[in-house]
Amino acid sequence: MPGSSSERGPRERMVFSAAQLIRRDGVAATGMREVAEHAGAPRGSLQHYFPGGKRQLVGEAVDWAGRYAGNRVARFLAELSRTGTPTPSGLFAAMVRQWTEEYEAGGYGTGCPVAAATTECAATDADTRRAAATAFATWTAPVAAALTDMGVPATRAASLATLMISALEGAILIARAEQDSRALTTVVAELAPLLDGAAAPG
Amino acid sequence: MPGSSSERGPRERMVFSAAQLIRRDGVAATGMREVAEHAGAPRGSLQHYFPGGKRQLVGEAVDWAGRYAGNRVARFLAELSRTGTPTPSGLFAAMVRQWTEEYEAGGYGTGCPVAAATTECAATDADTRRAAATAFATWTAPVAAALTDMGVPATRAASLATLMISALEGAILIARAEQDSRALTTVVAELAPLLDGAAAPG
DNA sequence: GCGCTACTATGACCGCGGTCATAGCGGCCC
DNA sequence: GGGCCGCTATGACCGCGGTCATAGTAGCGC
Repeated sequence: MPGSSSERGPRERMVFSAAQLIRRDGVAATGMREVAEHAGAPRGSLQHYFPGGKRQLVGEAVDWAGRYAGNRVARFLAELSRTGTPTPSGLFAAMVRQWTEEYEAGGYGTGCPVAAATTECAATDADTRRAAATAFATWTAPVAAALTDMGVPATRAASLATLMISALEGAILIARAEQDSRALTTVVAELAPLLDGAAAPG
Repeated sequence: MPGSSSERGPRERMVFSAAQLIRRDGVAATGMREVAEHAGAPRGSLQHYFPGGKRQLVGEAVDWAGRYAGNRVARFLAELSRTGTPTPSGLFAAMVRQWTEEYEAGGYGTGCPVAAATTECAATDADTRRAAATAFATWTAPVAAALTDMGVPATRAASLATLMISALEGAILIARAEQDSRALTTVVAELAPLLDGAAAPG
């Protein structure tokens, strides 16, 4: 977890806390007061920093999550480059491993905040829905870019990036329900040859 | 949509309505009174049929969704068998098509109720979480069985079934966020060769 | 020191929603 | 026809939670 608490201003901490709580309990079950308390921020700051109310806070939490996921991809790539030549399956394995490690260490209490925002708000709140869409986009883009760098044709790179994130999101769901990381390890194992096959020219 | 309203008893209708509303708005945002009204059932019947309260109703809605998804698989297989020899990619395409058709016809307002229950309840409600896990199981099992029937080795069949459902769930998420069925058609296109490759012996 | 701006502090309001309590009603059996 | 049971009807309770109003404080420039 990044900047996991004190440093940074209270505003940013509240956005971060909102994302954390949404990850665990969903949007509706996450209260504003709860966010402030979790962030160690004064309750009065809520209406000051987020005059748009809960919608705004949730929106920024979703944005934050999207940027965070995108940045992680860059870190994974850097890490993979240090130890050898990055492969599509290696990248995907790194993305998934983040979840398996978290789950096996700390339990299956948390999911993806973007997924939560989508399932709960897509039908009723257009702004939040849009925020989720752009979050997925800012997550998918670096993945697709990385794939092209590895030799995947540009047209397929975007498709494979979507497939990777779809499979990851779905496996997260199943893993949480089953409280078992089986689904996560399964998708990475089954998808590996397909991903690496696309990288080899021809 | 099955038995889409009047026939069947009020109890079953309420379970069905609960699943519908959860699909659209999530668990927390779905009210008991709303369920009764949507089902055209008297409010007083709620505490009579579901003395366990909302937890019980949600649990049964999740169970129902799992059974429904499992039964759909059987129907898809029957349909595919009528027009030719079923293939793994054909089955997956049929599963996904159900969603693309619904989305393109009626908008992107609804998702998977099991997904909603998982994201919102997994951390706090063990019973609902278990219900979601068994729902995924009763959905995955017929898919895996179908794959083995098509010549996929038993060990891989279960894995591929999990991959299919993961990819589908994730693509549903992205499609709802983007209000575009692109993600759904993408995963079916990209996964097709992998799935059919597993069916060919060797 | 005055005043302005950024931030904090609280309490109140008000609707929503799950749950409980209590009572009415319609059959069906004996 | 009396009683029991499956079902319905309603109203009340009560906590939660988002939002608003209103006021207080701290720093800083002039």
